[in-house]
Amino acid sequence: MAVTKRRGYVPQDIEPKWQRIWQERGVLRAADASDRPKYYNLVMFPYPSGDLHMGHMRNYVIGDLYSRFQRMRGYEVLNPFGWDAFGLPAENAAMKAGIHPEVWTRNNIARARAQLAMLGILYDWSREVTTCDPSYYRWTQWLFLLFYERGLAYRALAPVNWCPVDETVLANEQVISGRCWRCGAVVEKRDLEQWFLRITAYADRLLDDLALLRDWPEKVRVMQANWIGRSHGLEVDFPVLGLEGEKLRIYTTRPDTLFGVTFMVLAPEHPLVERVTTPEHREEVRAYVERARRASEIDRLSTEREKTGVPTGGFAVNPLNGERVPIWIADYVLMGYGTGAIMAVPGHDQRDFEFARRFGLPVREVIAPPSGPRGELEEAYVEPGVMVNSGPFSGLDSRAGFDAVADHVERLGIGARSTRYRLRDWLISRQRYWGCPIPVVHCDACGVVPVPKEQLPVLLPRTYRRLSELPEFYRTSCPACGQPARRETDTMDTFIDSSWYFLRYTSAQEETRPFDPGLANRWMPVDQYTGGVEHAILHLLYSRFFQKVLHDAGLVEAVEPFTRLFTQGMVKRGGQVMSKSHGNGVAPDDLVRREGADAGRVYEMFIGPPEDDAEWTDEAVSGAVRFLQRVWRLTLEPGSFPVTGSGADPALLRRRTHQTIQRVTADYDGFHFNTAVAALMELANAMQDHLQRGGERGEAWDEAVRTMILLLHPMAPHITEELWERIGGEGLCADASWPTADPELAAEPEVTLVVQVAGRVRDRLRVATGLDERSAIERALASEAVRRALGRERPSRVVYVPDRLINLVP
RNA sequence: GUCGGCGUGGCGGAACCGGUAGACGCGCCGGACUUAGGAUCCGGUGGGGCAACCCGUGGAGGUUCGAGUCCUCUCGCCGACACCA
Repeated sequence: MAVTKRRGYVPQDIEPKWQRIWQERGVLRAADASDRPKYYNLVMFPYPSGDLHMGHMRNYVIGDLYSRFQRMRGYEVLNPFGWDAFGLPAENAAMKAGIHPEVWTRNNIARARAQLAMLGILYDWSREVTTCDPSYYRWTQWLFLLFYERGLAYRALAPVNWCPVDETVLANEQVISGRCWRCGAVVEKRDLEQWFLRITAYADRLLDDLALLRDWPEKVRVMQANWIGRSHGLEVDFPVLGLEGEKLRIYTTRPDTLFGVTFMVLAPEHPLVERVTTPEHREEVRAYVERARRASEIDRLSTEREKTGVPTGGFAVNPLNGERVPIWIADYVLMGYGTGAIMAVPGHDQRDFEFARRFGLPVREVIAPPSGPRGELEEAYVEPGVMVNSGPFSGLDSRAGFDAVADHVERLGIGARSTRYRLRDWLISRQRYWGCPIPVVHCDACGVVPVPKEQLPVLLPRTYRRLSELPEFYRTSCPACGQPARRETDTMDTFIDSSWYFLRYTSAQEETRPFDPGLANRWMPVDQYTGGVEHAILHLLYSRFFQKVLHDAGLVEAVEPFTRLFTQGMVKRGGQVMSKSHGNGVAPDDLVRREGADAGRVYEMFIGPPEDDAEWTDEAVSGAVRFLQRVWRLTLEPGSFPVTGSGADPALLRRRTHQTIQRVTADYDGFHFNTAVAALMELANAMQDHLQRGGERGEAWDEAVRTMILLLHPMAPHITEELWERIGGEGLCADASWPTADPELAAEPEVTLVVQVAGRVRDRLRVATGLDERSAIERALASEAVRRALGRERPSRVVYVPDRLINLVP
């Protein structure tokens, strides 16, 4: 006989049902018109590279949890999603498997969407954005033209980073320690004519506005500040001996050390190298320049390596003291920074010091430490001090010396104060197929001509091949004069695509402009942005740049795009980051089939502080499973817990309930999801204890059950929705209001008072909250353990921290 | 090399402003129920000791009535930057 066994909590039975209902009811669809205050909750959109694993999902679970939480608290939440869909992996896959990049990309998107859905992660899909879709990249092109019109996009011949494996150029930000950020190949230098965005024009604002980002992790702000690397200094002209009227301009941040110059160094690429070199040094210099050009970035930038360089035979004159100093060339001086030439002060710059030591050049002390001049230097002294051997400036504090020397130099008309940045302009040309075409035309007669905005988009051809190999793409006519012309065949860096997607979400269906300014202002700035730290510089800096440019163009009000940033840690398994290549990813599909989506979500939140890396342990998931089963049983089968004790107290249960509301609310707010789970587990323990002490299931019990369901819902949406329905809750749990804690009900009438003698714990007493000191001492002295420790003595001193501790010091 | 961050039971991790170290969970040990249990429930679980107590947050000092928390030095791990004048 087939007996239908009661099955209890079976996640696989209920999860698809609620996913369908949420979708049908349009839960989490953001209303552009609403009485509720807006809340823009954003997770970094992914590159659709294939299967998502639970490492990726951490980001989306956090985002979903937070959306649901803010929604229950009464906000109109915008929680959109999309795909950073242009990029190299699609091309690599295409070459390997013979699939068109677009097909590969679209397949991956479909797959990832399904995986998100099976975890109960909700988005307003009506705002979905896909960067490789012409409806999106049309506006990426439009924005490029906006930058062009505003003088922020330009073409220049420059030595650029070339990745020989990916066969494309890279931005500075995409070269990590001399290697390609994507494939790890050693990057080469090539002289190419390329497109740049003038991000340096925004360097000051990008730096100064970091101060507005109080809710960003300190770490990220510091990284951005270092990357921009603003420095204040002085440019000075040094006359070159034997070249009348020729000046060698240098940049220094230490004008106070000008009297310590003992030689000059030019970058090998410096334009004056040829002319300052004397005939007898010509051969040597030429060989050195040649070698420097060929050296890989890695070798050249390595600080480990001993410094190299050669003398040019030429001399410059120190304009302040008339001294002749030799001119050298060395590759530790970079053409791309400052003026590509330095005055070398080996006494007070460690790099110059090392160079001087290597080549037997003189070292002169011009800044004395507080202990007085040291004469012979063992290393460069880089701290401030008193100026010595500095002519009229001797005796001055070196900090004041900065301005004194700078004023003097400016008065003489041989230099000027100057601010420099480490940040370079953003190289955006890519010689790849799968990207957004740069919308310009090259005409022999008219030069560079932008494609008129009404002709956008410049469509990517269907044929998968480099655009420069597709005449049907690049053969065109000039929009200005109509003569035959050639289309630009470079595509844009994909970081451009992701620099404005958060704006597109605010009006994703807009067909006449990139976004509706009114709606952008309704939703922007993003209130909460969540993603990985790996984007601390690249994406987050570029997006800030775009936001500022669009602000200046009058398209959006906010000057910063992301108010609060949270960077979550990576998920590891077996000590390694979860990834396809390591083969250690936990597939959501398997997890959902075995333990259910809710258990997976709860475990992922319980695993540790979200900002830290976490180690995924398969066995530990069972803790989350058991917890959910217990919540199910407490709610629907409370009678199944055996009564094994007595003394249940409804007031205690209420207290725990309200304390849990306080804790979970604060924890969700502060992104402490691991302790929020712990708090809910404690409430479950308290509820179970209540039942097992024979507690009645009255008002206090019902409140505990309802509260548990509501507080748990953002983390475990399916089971809570099902339980909500079964206990007769009104509407959807997802639509319910967040519970409010009553501080009076949450207050503890009694506390444990720790009793110490001489700082060592001797006893613990249960006392009424707010007990006065006199009574506390009395109670403490009455303790047997205290008397043992204290002996017959009276305490000479008492430290009393009400409701916490009393310390009796003999 | 420089700058940040982190070192807490067998494991993941709690601990507000300096005030009960180890919440919560995994694992483990013992027990109950059971035809069975990888279900469920009960109890235990930092180390030493019969106990009173003692020791214990990488290590060594210091400040304090009191230190995981503050200070100095030191070791180890992780991250960022890496000749930017």
